[in-house]
Amino acid sequence: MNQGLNHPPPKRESDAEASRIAPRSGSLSERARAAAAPAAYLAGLNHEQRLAVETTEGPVLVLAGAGTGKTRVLTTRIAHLIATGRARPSDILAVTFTNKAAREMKARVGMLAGPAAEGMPWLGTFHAISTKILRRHAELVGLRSDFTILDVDDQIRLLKQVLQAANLDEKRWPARQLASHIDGWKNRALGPDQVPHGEAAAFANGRGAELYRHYQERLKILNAADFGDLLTETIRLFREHPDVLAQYQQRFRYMLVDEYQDTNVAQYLWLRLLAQGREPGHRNLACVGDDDQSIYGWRGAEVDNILRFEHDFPGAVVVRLERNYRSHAHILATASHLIAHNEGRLGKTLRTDDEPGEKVTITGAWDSEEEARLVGEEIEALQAKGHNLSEIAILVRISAQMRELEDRFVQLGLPYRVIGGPRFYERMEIRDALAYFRCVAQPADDLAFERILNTPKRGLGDATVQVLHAHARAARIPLMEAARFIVETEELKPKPRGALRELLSAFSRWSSLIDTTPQTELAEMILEESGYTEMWQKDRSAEAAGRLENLKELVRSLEEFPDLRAFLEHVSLVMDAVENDTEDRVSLMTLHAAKGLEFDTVFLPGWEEGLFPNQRALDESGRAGLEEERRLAHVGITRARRRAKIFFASNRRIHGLWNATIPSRFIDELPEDHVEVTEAPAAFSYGGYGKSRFDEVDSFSSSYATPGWQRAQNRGGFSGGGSRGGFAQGRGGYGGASGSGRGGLLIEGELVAKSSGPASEFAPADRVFHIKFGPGSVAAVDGNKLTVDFDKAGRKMVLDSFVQRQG
DNA sequence: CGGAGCGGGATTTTT
DNA sequence: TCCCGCTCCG
Repeated sequence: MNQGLNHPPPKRESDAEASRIAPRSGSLSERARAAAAPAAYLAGLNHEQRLAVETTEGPVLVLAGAGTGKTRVLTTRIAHLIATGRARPSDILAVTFTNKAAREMKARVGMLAGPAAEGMPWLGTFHAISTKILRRHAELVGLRSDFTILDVDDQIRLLKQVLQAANLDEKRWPARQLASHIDGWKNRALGPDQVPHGEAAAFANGRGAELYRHYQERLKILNAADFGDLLTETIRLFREHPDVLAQYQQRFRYMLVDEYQDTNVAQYLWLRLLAQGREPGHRNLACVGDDDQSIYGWRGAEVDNILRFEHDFPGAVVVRLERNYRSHAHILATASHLIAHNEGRLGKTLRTDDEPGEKVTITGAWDSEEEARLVGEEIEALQAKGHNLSEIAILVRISAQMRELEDRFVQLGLPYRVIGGPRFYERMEIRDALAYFRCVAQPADDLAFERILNTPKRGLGDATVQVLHAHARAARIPLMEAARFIVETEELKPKPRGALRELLSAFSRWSSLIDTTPQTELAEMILEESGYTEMWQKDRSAEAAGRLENLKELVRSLEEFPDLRAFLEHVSLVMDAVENDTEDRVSLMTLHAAKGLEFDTVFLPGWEEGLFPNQRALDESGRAGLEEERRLAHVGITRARRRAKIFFASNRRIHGLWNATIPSRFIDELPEDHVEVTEAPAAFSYGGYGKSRFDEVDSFSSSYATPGWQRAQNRGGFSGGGSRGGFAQGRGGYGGASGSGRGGLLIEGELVAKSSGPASEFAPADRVFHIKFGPGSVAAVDGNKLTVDFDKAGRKMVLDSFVQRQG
């Protein structure tokens, strides 16, 4: 044992093949020295982390709970492989999901292993690595090595053309929907011929697979690949060309995968193909992930991949990282207790030696406006105590929740920043500018050409596009080339012909400069001469100034690249821009966007049934959907280091209508010992009859996923047994107004109204009166929630305190 | 060809 | 309620 603790037997040394293909980076003496000195990079790792780092041979699954040092393990593992001479940087395949993660990993490996790790050539996203491989062997999958990568916009436009060619009504069969089907199929590595019959039938009367095929054909003609293709075409390459596959199998002696719980079927196959090159016991594949943080099922991630790891890779060592270094004990206990309600999980118990800290707070607000007000007040209070705003985050379930919070922050003059949302390269003006650059660098890029043909307006509308398309298709040439022919004919009216001729000569001019002019200069010239900059200068809308600013930023960012082509390659894969905002502001983002981040204080508003867990997730995916929502809640709580603050409102505006809401079932799943229900100060400044007080629950009235609720729905009658309770409004609220005397449930600041609590005073068939919906009869009772068939308004779910007994 | 007006839809989002 | 995308008309 030359490597110290838990080092596995050096099987590799006896692996003749591996030795042959793997010259070591250091001499024997260097390796021996590295082995003898207790490596500095291992210092400070706990036992499990060290095991995860040092189990280099064979398949390893590292289950890394939130805040347990996952990235540290991953980067240290790479450093360890290099420092011990097991692998050169170029022998290691390290895959991440996002460019951000790849960047961070590169930086951290560099810090640990020094220049030896410089330029890990195979550290990157699935997509970036796939692109690199595909460009080398493009011709084997029917592409040229300079194929373009389509962004979502391009994809949609292309699909619209496919739908039009198929004579389908775009209203009835939207391109977006087809795109999501195709993405789904590609996520599962299904080609047009492998689409299950039933699924193909779901679109355009069974023409789904056919359209998918046409789309793929169009892509090949355009010499283009969409994001899904980057993976599926690589898989096809590997399957159809075993020699190519073998080459990569030999190259990647060690493989690491980050966020394994987020892999989809295609990514799984991709990995498995590469891992299979070795003897089963020597598949050096280390996957790091957390099944409890799998929140991307809706876009194809298969939690199953991680749940099945030991089955897929027999002999796998599973290491659990359960020691949390992030959160105070109350927070951790709360998150753990909540996530324990999930059944589909491998099971981990996070622990910490940290102090208990503050309990997780739960605060009920009257409505979403008040909720926003309370959040704002608490933030101001923290600020007054000297907390940095940048250590505070507000995590919401859906973006629509942000608006009210933002409104409030603006009123308070509280600096905030929204994380996520449209990214830099997704902005219209950036895409337009990039389309110009693409046309200059790749004159055959039809989609780019079409995008800017009439932007800014130059009188080249639909009619012109049709003519160009017809010629291009007939002659099997790119649009720009077709355009060059057409301007020499009488095909177009004089005006558009002149405009087109002018545009073409501009492109010729720019293209001729591409190798001689500095790229920033060329870019500025293009934007200037095309009239694009002028278009925004003339625009008097509020955003115009920002757009011009973005264009400047774009030109500036060009400086970091050797030329325009290199820049375009970067941009097509890296759709994010590095943020360098250092101002002290609170962060506002969705729970999804928060994964991987941490803050001292985390606000979690909107914990209401229907919103969170989100009704749509429940409707679409049933129990699996509920569990994913619960994981989302778990992710939210575990973002907090010192304070987690949960809020719910009793009334929320949805699509402009006020809806009465009930607290999220997740609130009832929190451990009472670690949470505290706080009173909403000044919660009832509304007095009297708030505008939102008497309102319906109708948008949430579709079936809940809990068995009890479904039973109730089916039977139309129901008593007790439900899993959800609720919180009373602090202060007894409107008890007096309701007249139904539910005082027993309205205990100040207490966890009340569990379904096992006092039975409702109402029973099915009772006649009731609702101030808004009028008279109706009770159909079902669940604790303090009634399902009422209103004579005029139909079936609604309401809280019993909103109705009065009649007759 | 381009602006105004209308209807439908409205989680989560990376590459 | 609000936003986007398409249709209709000038």
